[in-house]
Amino acid sequence: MNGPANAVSIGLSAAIVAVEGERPSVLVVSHEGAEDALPFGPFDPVHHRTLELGLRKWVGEQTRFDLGYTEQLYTFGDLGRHRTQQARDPGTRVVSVGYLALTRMVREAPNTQWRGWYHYFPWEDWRDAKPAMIEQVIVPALRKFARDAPSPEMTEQRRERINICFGEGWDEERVLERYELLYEAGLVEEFYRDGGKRAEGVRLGTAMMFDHRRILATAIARLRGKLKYRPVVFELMAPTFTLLELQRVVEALAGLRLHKQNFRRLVNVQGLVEGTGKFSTPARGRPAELFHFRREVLRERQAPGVRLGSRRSRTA
Amino acid sequence: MNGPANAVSIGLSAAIVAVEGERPSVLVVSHEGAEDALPFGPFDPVHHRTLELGLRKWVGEQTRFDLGYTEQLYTFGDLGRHRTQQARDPGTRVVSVGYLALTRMVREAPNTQWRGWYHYFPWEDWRDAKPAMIEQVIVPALRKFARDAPSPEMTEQRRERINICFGEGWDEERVLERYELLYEAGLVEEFYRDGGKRAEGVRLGTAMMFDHRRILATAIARLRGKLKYRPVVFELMAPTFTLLELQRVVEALAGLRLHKQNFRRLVNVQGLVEGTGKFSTPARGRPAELFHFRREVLRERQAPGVRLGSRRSRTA
DNA sequence: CCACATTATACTCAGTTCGAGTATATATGT
DNA sequence: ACATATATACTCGAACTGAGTATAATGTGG
Repeated sequence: MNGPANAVSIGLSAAIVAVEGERPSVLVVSHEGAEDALPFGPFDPVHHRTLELGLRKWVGEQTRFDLGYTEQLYTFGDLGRHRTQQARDPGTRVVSVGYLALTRMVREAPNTQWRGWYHYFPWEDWRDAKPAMIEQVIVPALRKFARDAPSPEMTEQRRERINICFGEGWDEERVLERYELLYEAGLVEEFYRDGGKRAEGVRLGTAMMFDHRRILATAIARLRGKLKYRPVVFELMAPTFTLLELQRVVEALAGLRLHKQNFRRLVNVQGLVEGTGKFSTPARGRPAELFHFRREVLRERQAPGVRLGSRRSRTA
Repeated sequence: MNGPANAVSIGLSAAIVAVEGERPSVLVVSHEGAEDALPFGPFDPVHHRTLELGLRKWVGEQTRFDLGYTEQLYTFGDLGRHRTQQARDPGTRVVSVGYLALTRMVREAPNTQWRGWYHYFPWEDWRDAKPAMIEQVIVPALRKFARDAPSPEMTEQRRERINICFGEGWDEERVLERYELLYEAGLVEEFYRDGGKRAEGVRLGTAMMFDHRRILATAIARLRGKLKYRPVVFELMAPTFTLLELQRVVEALAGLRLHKQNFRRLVNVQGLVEGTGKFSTPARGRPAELFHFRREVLRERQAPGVRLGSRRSRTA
């Protein structure tokens, strides 16, 4: 049962995220003529004790960059989603393990650059307003996709998915679900590259190599979710920051605007930050106090957001 | 770069969960003399388009069982955690992808059986009371583990982890974190099987083959978390059920008791269930109405539990 | 038929959190 | 001094939560 019969090569990729000002960005490797890629490489089972160590080695080589906070996202094994690599290496099947890493912005290495993630997902940024492309381009194209389904039941199923993804009540966490729907509907370039029947029409956002845009979608979705119940934002902040800076980063990640006064109340009451007594020196307006993250919360607090009822206290 | 240089074999394992009465159970394969195992097998890249299809094939063969709801959990690649298999197959490295599946209980196939999951994690069941073993066995042993650390800083770090895992404020979701701590402290059998220095003392819970107890811990943690923001419990329920039955299943999974009247209010106000007008016929007490899951909520509701503040409505 | 044990379900009530504001304070530029 | 810009404090009603009490519908043993 060993040998090449079940042999698979594991690809490790990292979505390394930082926020510059109000732009959430991801570190990409770009070579002339090729699509953007996340830093990646094959896992070497001989030399690496764990997957994460293998990842760190690749990232280090490609970006001269030392990962801080990292988190495994998902393992993708779909045939076809790696077509470019498959063509090069027809022998082995590639299974792709994606990671999320958070960091503060640093200088880029050769061939790498920080790129705003809404570049790849322009429909995900609702900070100014609902992106016009949703009603003007996406929804009509998806409606057509639903109509063209092979059976009435599938049409209904597709309508359902469209409604969940782009309908009433924007759920900012469904980033992957939306990308996958657009992929299946042939609205992103990767669909054609992976072998989907060529067609005229829109290609939304900027394509990435292999399944890297899917991994990035997973990363954004995970980060938007985690934001709400773990203090991960602070991995992206400078040691001290004003409350507005913190809010802008959260907004950038979530792709939404928040109510300033309530945001301030929330982080205060949750004990996430502590004033330093020092103040910013802004060009205009009243100076804001500089805060820092209270590391102690990592120990103290139960995860907030425990839904599904109260624990019973007495036996009754 | 292809060929056996980076070749890895992928092991697929499923924690298939059902609840019988008040006992949350997992389907295990047991052969004489061997430790319990989850249904598993290698991924065959030639014949399977996706990882999940490969998993379904193995589970079907080993349990004559058709998976319903499934979800990928995590991919483990640590060298050493698969020692038994490594010894058999020294050529290839095994990377292990774990899945969670939810189902209603069905008859077992030969060599498989449903086994209560608290069999493997007795410290995780707080429904009756805090398990006595925590204060009597676990905490003292972990204290010793902290004292025996190679440096004072590590002692402090270990104390911290012990406090988060078993200290004030039980967080029922930290199942994996607790298991990993017990593993590192040499309090579970797998530690020794994987090459940890032999030692006298306790072996908590029942060991499983390979890294299967780790996968099960991941499954329980994930399910306990998901329970709170997605209506997954209903995958485990009969088509109709009383509200108390529903509560008992949630309690069994969470390992906690809940406040009955508030639980009822919660599922009602969330619109998760709908009365059928029919009633149970209990041995004692007033009959309870039978409810069923309102499938519509899958479309309607935003995920509940959106913490981290309100979206801004106007520009201000 | 009654009391009662048992379970289901409805309702209460105070404390907390949330959404959406208004009000006030402290800067800069003119 | 005042217009503008930003920071921070405070308010207030609505909704949600935790922990009950109260009442309804069964079967059972006298």
